[in-house]
Amino acid sequence: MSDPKFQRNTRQREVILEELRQLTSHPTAARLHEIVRRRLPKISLGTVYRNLELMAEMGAIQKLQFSGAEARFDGNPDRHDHLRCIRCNRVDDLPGVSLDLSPGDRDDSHGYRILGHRLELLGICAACQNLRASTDGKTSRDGECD
Amino acid sequence: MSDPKFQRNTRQREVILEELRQLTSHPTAARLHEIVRRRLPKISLGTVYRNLELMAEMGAIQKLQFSGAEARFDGNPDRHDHLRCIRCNRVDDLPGVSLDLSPGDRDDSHGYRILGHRLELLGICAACQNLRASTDGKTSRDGECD
DNA sequence: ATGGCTGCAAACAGTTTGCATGCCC
DNA sequence: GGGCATGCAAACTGTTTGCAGCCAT
Repeated sequence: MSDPKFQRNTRQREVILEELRQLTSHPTAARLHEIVRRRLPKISLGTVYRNLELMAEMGAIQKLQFSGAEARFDGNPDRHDHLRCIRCNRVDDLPGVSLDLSPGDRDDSHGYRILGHRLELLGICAACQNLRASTDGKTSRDGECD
Repeated sequence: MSDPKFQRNTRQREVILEELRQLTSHPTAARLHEIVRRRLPKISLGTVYRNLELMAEMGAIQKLQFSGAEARFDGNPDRHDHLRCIRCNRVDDLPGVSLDLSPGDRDDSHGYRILGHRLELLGICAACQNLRASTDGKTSRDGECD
């Protein structure tokens, strides 16, 4: 459980975590790769994946895998839920713990032992609401808005 | 909006829907393909995907795309949330509407217009609890339990 | 008979992995 | 110096798509 998943500190890992931590945009692995590349031009996508995976396992960051789309990574390791824009796929933190279902409570109905939950609110972000007001286009998928 | 997505009734579509409807197990496309094949040995996976997609768009079924894993399909078109076993990946319906956040309520905090939500409870299903009690193995990933 | 739907296979996207080399300890 | 971590590219998985023929209307 607490076995150190990685025993060597590499520059790559350092930069990945650093960049992710100061982003609020919950980037995909590919996007984060782009960003990190500005500082480490030779870093490979594979390395980004490997490190994100490890850091997520260690609880240093969170891997968010919702509905269908690519995985997104969250530099904030604390449990919290998310808002997702169904138009541009932007993901934001949902402030305030929205749901505290008493764990180990509901299990009787289906015999499950409940350990946690995953909640995402779906909606349209401010930017896309404005955008739509003017253009009314159903375009702008994955413009990322930020 | 209400344009009929498909204007021809094919045996394939009929069987796919029929089989899905009488399953409680929220199968993946591949698994449903296997099942349908018992009645239509020549049906292709592509056709299964195409029809599931269309039926989901029409609201006849639901496409569940949670965390990372393959998409799963639910013959029950009514909105409801789900339980997922983190050990075997089994998915069950969550009885009772568990969450009714007043839509259009929270939007102020981040400017989102909330349109819906997606909630899944994560835990360990009855079968896996028993399994673990005896073997204690961390094995049995995707045994599907049903 | 017509064109939507199918089967097939190839293409795709995201992610993972094997291997030789590099670099942290 | 030893071995974990990297870069690169190829492999893999789930899903989508192009196309020629088929079959419900």
